[in-house]
Order: sequence, then structure tokens, then C-alpha cells
Amino acid sequence: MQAMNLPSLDEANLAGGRIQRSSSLVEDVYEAIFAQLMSLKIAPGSRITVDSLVKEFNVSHTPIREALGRLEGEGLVLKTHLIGYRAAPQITKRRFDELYELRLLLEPHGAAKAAVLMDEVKLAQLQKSAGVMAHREGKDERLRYSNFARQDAIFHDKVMEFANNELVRETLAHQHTHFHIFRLMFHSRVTEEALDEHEAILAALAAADPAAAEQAMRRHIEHSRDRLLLAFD
Amino acid sequence: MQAMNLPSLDEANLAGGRIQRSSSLVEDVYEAIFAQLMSLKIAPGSRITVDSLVKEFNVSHTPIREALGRLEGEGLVLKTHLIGYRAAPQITKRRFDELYELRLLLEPHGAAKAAVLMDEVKLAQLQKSAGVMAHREGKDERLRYSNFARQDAIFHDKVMEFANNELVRETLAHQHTHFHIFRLMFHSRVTEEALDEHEAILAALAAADPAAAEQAMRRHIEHSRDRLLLAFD
DNA sequence: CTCTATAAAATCGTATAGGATATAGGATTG
DNA sequence: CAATCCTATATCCTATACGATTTTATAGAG
Repeated sequence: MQAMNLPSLDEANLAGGRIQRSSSLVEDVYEAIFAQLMSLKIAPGSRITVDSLVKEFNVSHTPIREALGRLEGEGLVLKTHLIGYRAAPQITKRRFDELYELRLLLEPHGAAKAAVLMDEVKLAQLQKSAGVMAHREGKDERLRYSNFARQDAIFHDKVMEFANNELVRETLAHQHTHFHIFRLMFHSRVTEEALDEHEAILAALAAADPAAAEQAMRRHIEHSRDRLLLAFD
Repeated sequence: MQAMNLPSLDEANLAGGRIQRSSSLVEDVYEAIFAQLMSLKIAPGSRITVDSLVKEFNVSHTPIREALGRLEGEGLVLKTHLIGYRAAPQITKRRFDELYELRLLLEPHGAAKAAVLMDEVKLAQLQKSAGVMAHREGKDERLRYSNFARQDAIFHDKVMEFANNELVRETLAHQHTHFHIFRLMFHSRVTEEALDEHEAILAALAAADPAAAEQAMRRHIEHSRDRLLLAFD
């Protein structure tokens, strides 16, 4: 007898060809808190009490404390003994400058490496990620910016993926979580410039020109910095 | 196996003349596990059961789970649902290469910046950290290497401190924990070369010569890489 | 208004129990 | 003999209750 209606193994346990265990409560709680941080539902610097999360998620203290510990390790929440947890504070001007210095040290170099290693398949992926063809128009300013921020993150991550240094990529991705929160706080206007700059990077990569790619990426990041610098007035 | 050595109140509350909250149990447990990872008492890849830590430290599950969560967030331990925690695996050749690529992107640049900002006071601190005057002689090879590794870490961290980018410094410090474990695993021989290279960096910094400092740091890191590369044979 | 003392609330940690799952080793079957 | 199944134990995961300590809020005195 065949054709039984059980969930196929492929769907249930396979993802990308690998088996994966069903997620634990700790993991779910972690994801939930993370999402609230990234969406500003929990504001930077605001307190996060275990008890309130207990009520909100309807789970016990144990998985929440463990998840908060993990977020602390990642620097997204801070803990003070006998006071409790709170979301990491808003980024400072100094930190902002440091972040861009780091990006300028890593990303242009990554773009150059990616240019050397470029091929048809990768280029197609990048083009898709660049969001060039994405709807630049949009009524809802907020939604529009949110879309742009996501596209931008994906594009930069893709470039670093093709630069073939997973450690550097992870480092930038980690910093990006903080950066993302900062950008949302100031819901800075989407400028068409950023998308144009992405296109310039893309063109250099398509031409497999390392120097041009490095230069385009550097200019893009510098411009990005200058655009966001207005937030500190 | 005995109960953990809790810090006395004086030690816990006073540090550098400042009052700080007495540390929580979670913090103490975190430190204890961290120390065991850094000293290889817990080997890379080996399992870490909560119950065994409960017995060893004589504390309940709660603070241990929270501390392990934090270590997971920092990437020092991994967790698999219903399997448990284990120490992060040994570094791979690929990861090793990536780490040195990252260092070469950040540290020479940092050395150049530090050279520009150098002054008498900082220079004195660096000289102390460089371990130049440190006993190069030593009977116990293992202890000798351990001393060198610590000196090396402090020196590099100091340079980055004076480079005035806390974010980059933290990034490198974070990676250093993994690197430290790797080095200890292969208890690679201390070479006098490394200390000579430190002196070269120091000389360039003393001369406040950015280009020379950058060059000296680059050569030092490249040589360090080549020396450790032997571990992958 | 400021300071202090008391009360309320929150955090931290302990202890414990029960359900779920993994792993190893033995029993069963072919 | 080999492969499969089954069972026992260890471990993980979560929930819950409780006490101790500290913070925070409140109210009263100077």
C-alpha cells in the first residue's frame, strides 16, 4: 500500500539537503525577541523584564532567560545584576563613525575579490539582489524604506558572500543588526542615489574589474555614511 | 571536584577604585566556563552537559543555562536541540586563512593610525606590553608559550586601543578567543622572531611613522601566519 | 523641598518534578 | 551471523513554587 498521506520526509526534515531538528522553545523565544528588537517594537535602551515576556509568550522563565543570555552574548541586550535586561542603547555618533571605518576597510576589498571571482550565475543572483528593478515608487514612505533597507542588506551580504571570506561576512552581518536598528530609528529617506550606486557596483562586478568594484563600493559606503550623518544634527 | 571559588565581596565590588555591582552567579558561572574553554580543560568539540556543571559548580540549572546561552551567542559553544551544548569545534584551515585575511585588513591600518596618535604615555604602555624585556628564557616550554601568547594578545590589543576604533578592537578581541584556543591546541613553539617583530612595530610607533608601522605590522602578521601554517600539515 | 524609613515589587537563584528524546546495549528475528 | 527492534538509562527541556536579596515606590518627618 502506498500513497499514504504522511508529510514527506523531504518537506518535514530536509532543508537545503540537510536534516534539521525541530526548533526548541528557546530558539522560538529567541527569534521572537530578536524580531521585536529589529522592528523597534522593543525600543533601544528600554527595559525587558522576564515576567512580561512570560505573560506575552506564555512560556516559563527558563527558556526566556536562556534566550536573553544568548542575545546578551550577541550584544543586542545588556544585563545589569538585580536590575534586569534592557535593549542595547542607541548607537552613538562615535560608534557610527567606527562602524563606517570598519565597513570601508572590509567591503571595498570584498568587492574587489568578488569581481575577480565573478561568473554568470553569481552575477544573476546579484542582479536580483540589487533591487534595481524593484519598485522605486511607493505610497507608504515607511514601508518603502523598510523594503529598501532589506534589499540593501541582502545586496551587501551577497557581495561579501562572493568575496569568499565567511568570517568577514559574518562580522559585517553581525554589525548589521545594530546598524539596522539605527537606520529604522531615523527612518531616513530612501534616496534613489543608493540604488544608482548599487548599479555602479554591479556594473564593475559584471565587468570583472576589481579596481572599479572596489572604488564603486567605497564611494557607495562613503555616500551612505554622508546621507545618514544628518541623523546626528 | 569541589564547589566553585566565589570571589570575596571586596574583590567583587572593588575594581580600579570604582564601585561595581556584585557579580551575579550567572556571571561567575560564565567566567568559570570561559576559563575552562580558554585553558582547554574543555576541549574543542567536546560535549558540555548541564548536569555535570551543576555538580561541579554546585549551583542550580538556571544560572548555568543562562551562562551557556551567552556563550552560545558569542560563538564559543554550540547547541543542538535535545542533544545539548558542546564546545565550538577546532578551527579549520579555511577559517584560519580567513582570520588572517581579516587581521591583515584591520591591524596594519590600526598600527598606522596608532602611529599618528602616538605620545610618550602611550608608548610607555606599549613598551611594557610588548614583553620585550620579558624573560625569553624558560624551562617549561608549555608555560613559556602560554606567557608569550598572553603577551602577544595584550600587545596587539593595546595597539588597536590606540588606533582609536573601539569597534574594530572588539571585533579582533572577539576573534582572538577562537584563535587563542587554536594556538594552544598546537602549542606551537615560541619563536624569538615574534618578539623581534614586536620590537620593529614598536620602533615605528615610537618614530610616529604611520607607513613604517603599517608595514611592520603587516609583516608581523604574515610571519605569524606562516609560522602557524605548519600546524596544518 | 529634601531626606529617610517603610512597604511593595522585581530580580535572582534553588529545588523539584514530569515529559520528551537520544543513545547504547541487549533481545529478537531472518 | 547480521540486521532490526526494543528497552533502559541518561540527558535535555520545560514548568512551577518558593525564599532571599535588592531595587523601587511611597509616605512621612524635618
